[in-house]
Amino acid sequence: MHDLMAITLERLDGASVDDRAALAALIGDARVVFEGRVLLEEGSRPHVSMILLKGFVARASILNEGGRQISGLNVPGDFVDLHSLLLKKMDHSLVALTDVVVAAVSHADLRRICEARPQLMRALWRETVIDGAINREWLLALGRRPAAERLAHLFCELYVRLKAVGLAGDYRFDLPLTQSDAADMVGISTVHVNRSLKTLRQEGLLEWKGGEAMIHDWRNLARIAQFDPTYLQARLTTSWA
Amino acid sequence: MHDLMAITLERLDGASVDDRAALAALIGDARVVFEGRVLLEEGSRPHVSMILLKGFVARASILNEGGRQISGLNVPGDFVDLHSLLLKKMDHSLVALTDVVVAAVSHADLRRICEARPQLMRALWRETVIDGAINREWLLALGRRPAAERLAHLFCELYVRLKAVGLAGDYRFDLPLTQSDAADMVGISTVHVNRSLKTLRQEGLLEWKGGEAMIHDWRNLARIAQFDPTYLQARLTTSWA
DNA sequence: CGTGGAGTTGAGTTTGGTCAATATGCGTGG
DNA sequence: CCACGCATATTGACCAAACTCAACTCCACG
Repeated sequence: MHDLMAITLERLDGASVDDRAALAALIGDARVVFEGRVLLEEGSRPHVSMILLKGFVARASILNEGGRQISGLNVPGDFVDLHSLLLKKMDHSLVALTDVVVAAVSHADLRRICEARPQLMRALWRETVIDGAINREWLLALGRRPAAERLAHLFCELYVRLKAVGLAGDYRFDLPLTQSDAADMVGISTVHVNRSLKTLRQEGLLEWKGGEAMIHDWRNLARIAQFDPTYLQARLTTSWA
Repeated sequence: MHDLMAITLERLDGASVDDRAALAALIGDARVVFEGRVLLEEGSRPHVSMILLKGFVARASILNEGGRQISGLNVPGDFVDLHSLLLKKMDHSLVALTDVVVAAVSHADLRRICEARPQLMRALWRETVIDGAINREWLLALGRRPAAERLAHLFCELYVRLKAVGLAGDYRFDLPLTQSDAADMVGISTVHVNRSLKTLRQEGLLEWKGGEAMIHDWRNLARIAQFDPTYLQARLTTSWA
């Protein structure tokens, strides 16, 4: 878990060792939030941002009719709500999909350090821009891909993202979420998630049970999902200068 | 059109008069791009960002099977691809949906000015974060709203955004796009756009013909779309400090 | 054991997609 | 000014994907 803090800082591309150390000094104590709890309520005006050290956090919006759409998923190593530094009022909620460990950084501190360290500010900016790229990819999936392919794409993305923080490997990773969570991410019904997963399973592409995902046939899974990790690798490879 | 440049600078919240002037000095000559042309190709590595002064630009991704999804729409007054400053490689294309006028700012200049003027950098960061908020709202629509409501939401959003830059008023605005463009924004087929528009028209909510949109019943349109402009007004009202 | 939450499955319905025909509107060349 | 041709809009008939409702299974946990 301490590793994860290091990884989070590590990938702040373009920030100096000094910058990272300064930011690290601002990070508060880790806090546990239990599954199902809301970290930040829609409409609230947070004064801290958080680094996710363990578990999964979703940005969720509730529709009037009771439906829920998850517009983003954070994995350990992510800054979960950097954008709230710039946008005062939350336009969605942050929900713990599993038991979760987060460490807070106050906005006041962030503002100070950003003004003093442009390289660091730019690195944080970049994090939010990458979130945006992931978002666009989800949008693309929701708009133009059938259910099974959306799920396939989600598993591809999660594998790459989790692998990048050492939480996946050998084509497997822990994913202790429900099918209903997945449904709210890919914009289909729970029942249809179930059926689509069955298809993927029968095609020998992947399995997801007992909270663990196993990708049996990466090549074909990525193919049907038209998964191109460019939008994610940005997080690992691109540099400013 | 000169107004629009001013508006673009104006809404850089938190930037000083000095900051704005410095940025203004970096803006290159306006350039016309004709309808259908690609401003930035997916996979390219742009070295400029652009301010949109006239017309509509879409961020579009093409699927293997020939489908297209528009993951964002820019209106006059928008910075169209600020994020490319942080992410070297375009993961989607920028397409002119109408004849368009843009003014470029080089990334090199932007980087320089950002390092020198943290307030300005933060304001630009904020622009990209607002783009992200709009994106989430679209995601929500694609995931959980039926076709007619998606369109209703799109019209509500466009009205508010265009009004903010003086290009709408009295519940009407120019929208010289095709139904096919709309289809690619809301993730349904062209035919279904047509049918859904018919429904909205018959319910007396709006009309869209001859390139002009007229909202006849804002209250009910916003109601069925569950349109809450908070995510947009951020662009006008929130401040940093 | 029994209870509750999640997963699975079937039956029937709804929404939206596809294909194809027709209509409308506008710009160009005669 | 008119006829033609192209692009867009509109409509109908049919099809497919996904949804809803409801039953039933499978576990984990007390």
